[in-house]
Amino acid sequence: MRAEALKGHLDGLLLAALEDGPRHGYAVKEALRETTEGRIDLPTGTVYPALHRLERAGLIAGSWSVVGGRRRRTYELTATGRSALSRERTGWQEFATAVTAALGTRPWPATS
Amino acid sequence: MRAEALKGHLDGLLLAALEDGPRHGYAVKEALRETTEGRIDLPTGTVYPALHRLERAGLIAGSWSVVGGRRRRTYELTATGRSALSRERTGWQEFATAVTAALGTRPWPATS
DNA sequence: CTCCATAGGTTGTATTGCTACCTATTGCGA
DNA sequence: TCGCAATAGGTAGCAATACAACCTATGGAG
Repeated sequence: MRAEALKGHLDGLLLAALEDGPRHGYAVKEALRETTEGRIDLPTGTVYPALHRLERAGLIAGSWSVVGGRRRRTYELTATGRSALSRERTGWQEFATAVTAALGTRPWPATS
Repeated sequence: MRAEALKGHLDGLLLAALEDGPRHGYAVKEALRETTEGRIDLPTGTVYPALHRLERAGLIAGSWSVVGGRRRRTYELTATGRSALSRERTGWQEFATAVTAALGTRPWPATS
């Protein structure tokens, strides 16, 4: 899949991956890979900066912990993040509807 | 709609708008606006450079004509463009499926 | 001891759509 | 006659952002 197609939709995906409960960055990446059957396999250079951005924006809250000698940064959705996720979902559906209509992927009673 | 969400999908939309037959740039813009009920209303600064890019890539072919004293550049899908459109459609469906799965929204919202 | 998987991170780059602007014609209203 | 809107094409420069490439570190497998 063309990776750059994600532009503008990444934040929603990350937020959604955190909806089930707190996760650290690597786990977010793995969760996305699994729920999409490998179709969305984000490079770490995409995940971590994006999580930082979301944290700066107040949509997620991070905290350090140490598990087995390894430091982990666990992220959690904030209330703001939760409503942002909701907005992302609505936005996605609108967007998907519009693009699907424009691409003509759904049978329209015209032409051909 | 967040405009930048289009990133990576614009080309397919433009190609699709040209599928029914040759159109000039402005008409492509209008066609997209109509098929998406105003949801995708591209600024001309997006349309024209994108059409040039598609032409350079050999996906569309442009030709000048003069209609009512106004010069028009009419674009037409090439064979390459047609198969690119087909690939864009497949790609879009894969992408949409993946994002929908990751967002945890149901595949095609039955407007429920 | 080395390598891999896990885990977190940074830097720099490339793509690309958008804002803001420009040119030009036709036609309309003041 | 002048100014303006709509149509039509265009450019320059900006901003956002995902990615490639790279770095650090630990624990366990070989």
